[in-house]
Amino acid sequence: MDSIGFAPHDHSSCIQDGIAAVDAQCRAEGLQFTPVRRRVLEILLQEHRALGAYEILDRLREEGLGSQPPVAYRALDFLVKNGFAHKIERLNAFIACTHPGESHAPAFLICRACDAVAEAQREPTQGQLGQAARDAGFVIERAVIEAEGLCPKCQHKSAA
Amino acid sequence: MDSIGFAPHDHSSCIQDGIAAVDAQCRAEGLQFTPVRRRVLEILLQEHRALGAYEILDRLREEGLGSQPPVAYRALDFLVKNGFAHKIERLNAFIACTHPGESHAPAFLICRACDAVAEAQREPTQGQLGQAARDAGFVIERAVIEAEGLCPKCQHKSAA
DNA sequence: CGCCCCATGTAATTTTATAACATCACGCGG
DNA sequence: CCGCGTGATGTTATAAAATTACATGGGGCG
Repeated sequence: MDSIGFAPHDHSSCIQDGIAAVDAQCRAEGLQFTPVRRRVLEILLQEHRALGAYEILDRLREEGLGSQPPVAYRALDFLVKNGFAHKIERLNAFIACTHPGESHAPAFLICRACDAVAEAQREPTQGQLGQAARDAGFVIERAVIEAEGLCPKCQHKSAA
Repeated sequence: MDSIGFAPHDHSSCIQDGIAAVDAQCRAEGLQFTPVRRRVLEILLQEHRALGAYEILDRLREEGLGSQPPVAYRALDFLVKNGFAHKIERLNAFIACTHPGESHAPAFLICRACDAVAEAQREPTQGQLGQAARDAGFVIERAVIEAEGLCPKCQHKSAA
């Protein structure tokens, strides 16, 4: 299970690389990576935390890119459907994918103190969940795995 | 990992046993198992599916037990906080716990066709998720594990 | 050109959840 | 018995999240 984790890193390259990867994949698959969609992904990449649809909408509005909820939701739907972003159900919020283009069975580690989110890759049908599903005769199509707790940085803060 | 699964069973004993178990635990812990809270749990037990807060509120209203959203939300908060019910984040809905009183690290199998939900027990810190968290230095306090797919019954239907 | 498809713009509404404040019942110490 | 605190409930209003429905526009293609 591979995890990007909470380590500090170069944000600007992080954003550029993320956009570039998605741009390439859209070209390859004939998807339209329009200005609104691109801008929403940039906004998500700028933070390493989950943003609500209305936070995103506020920024779009400031930039004149759209002012009504469907504008944000449609862009987010596009990003989520194609695996470029993920919805964090527990927070009703969205985050840029850190593994665009790779196969997707994400799990999330969500810091309750600073809202940072780390994305981990897992094997879809292995482990306890897959076994329980097989036992019950249940066919898993998607799984939401979200752990809430404290990231390393906030553990130190709260210890102080 | 133990799962109740989707097998048919005796509903009425299911409801009675569930209420009795919660009643006993409330007495033991000095919690107030009031009429509204009891009725909400009964409503949840009657279905083996997740109910939205407003669906529950509608039933309470029909019975004259309360008509405003906080009535339902407060009862649900009580049930969830004490482990007698669970919130399914993916559906913004609630379901009665099938293991009241036992230690809690639930995972859910949610049928997208009929909304039935099975609750499975898992070991909290084992498996891939626990490993990923340790690798990242993250401390998990709670985890939401929700798998969506088709239950055995609906697999047969959709095959037809 | 005429058509379709997809993306966008916009208004209105629905669904989900909480804040804020008043009231009531119970238990307990004085 | 009274006064008080605590926890449950009743009620009004509002916030937050998401969707429906319908109008507009641009680009490719026959």
